[in-house]
Amino acid sequence: MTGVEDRDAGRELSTAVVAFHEAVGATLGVTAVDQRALAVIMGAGSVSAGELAKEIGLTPGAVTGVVDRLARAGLARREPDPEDRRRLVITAVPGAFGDAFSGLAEAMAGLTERYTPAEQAVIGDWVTRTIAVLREQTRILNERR
Amino acid sequence: MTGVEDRDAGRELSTAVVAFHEAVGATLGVTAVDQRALAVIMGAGSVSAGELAKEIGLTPGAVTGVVDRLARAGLARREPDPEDRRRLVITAVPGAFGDAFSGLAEAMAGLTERYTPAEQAVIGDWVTRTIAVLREQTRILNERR
DNA sequence: CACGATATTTCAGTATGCTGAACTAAATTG
DNA sequence: CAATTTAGTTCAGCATACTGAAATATCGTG
Repeated sequence: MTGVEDRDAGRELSTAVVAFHEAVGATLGVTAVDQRALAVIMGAGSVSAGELAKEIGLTPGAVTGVVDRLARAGLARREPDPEDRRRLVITAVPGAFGDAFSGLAEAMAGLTERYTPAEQAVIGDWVTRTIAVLREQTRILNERR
Repeated sequence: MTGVEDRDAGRELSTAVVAFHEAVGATLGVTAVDQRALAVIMGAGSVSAGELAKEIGLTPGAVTGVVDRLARAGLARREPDPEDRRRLVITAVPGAFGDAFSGLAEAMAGLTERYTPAEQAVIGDWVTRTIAVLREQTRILNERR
């Protein structure tokens, strides 16, 4: 009776996610762009400022500010690359982002417990495929500009 | 094998949702706050400018700008309240927001088809509960300020 | 080892959106 | 029906973050 698309659940989920991100950003003093940059950094392990600029679509000058804010919030570190001292090695501070989300992580873990392993597999599959759909649709929107 | 919490799927979903919202905002010329305001408007059916100001935590002056941008994007309408001509009745334009998301809606509908009704029920339940968790965690974060 | 290329920072200029206060218009009250 | 209150808009001032260009430091190369 509670289908996935009932009552715009997807839109409500989306709105709730965005509101949560805004609250995290306000708490930590980082922008939405900063958080996306952090996601890129965590995804890649480490990146240089130039790579980050290309990835999030900003100029190198703006990336300085992004990394400043992430570093000030204790979320990322900026170190010179020992191999090429012009470059930076930007890394995420392990656990720091998780700390900001710890309340959420606990609550979500409690939620997961409610489901059988088979059900968890279904949910996990849906999440994975939804991520793929969102990325594709985001790509399409960004191309139309 | 693909559990809900594997590989920070939740965080990736979250990031993907935010990135999509940013792309929608950039396409339509509305800010993240505007989109949250629109969600409030759609949730309530219609609101006055003052109610909207209280709901999203902005001054009345800022709400004028929010409604301007939503109206310019064709997402909301601003009409005088016939009962009290000082007030505005702000409503969402039916379907307009859906149009912006039509690609996503189609893709998500296709995704839903992959699952049995029982599986869809599990996913729907998880989404509903996740929304509740996110709202609660957002509330907690916003209170700490 | 000098010269051009590359990585990042700094900085001035610009754009955007918010606040707070003054203003306009409409409702309520005595 | 004048005075007060309420709703929304306008506007000046402020904060933030971005761009583009100049400056600095380091690397690779002939």
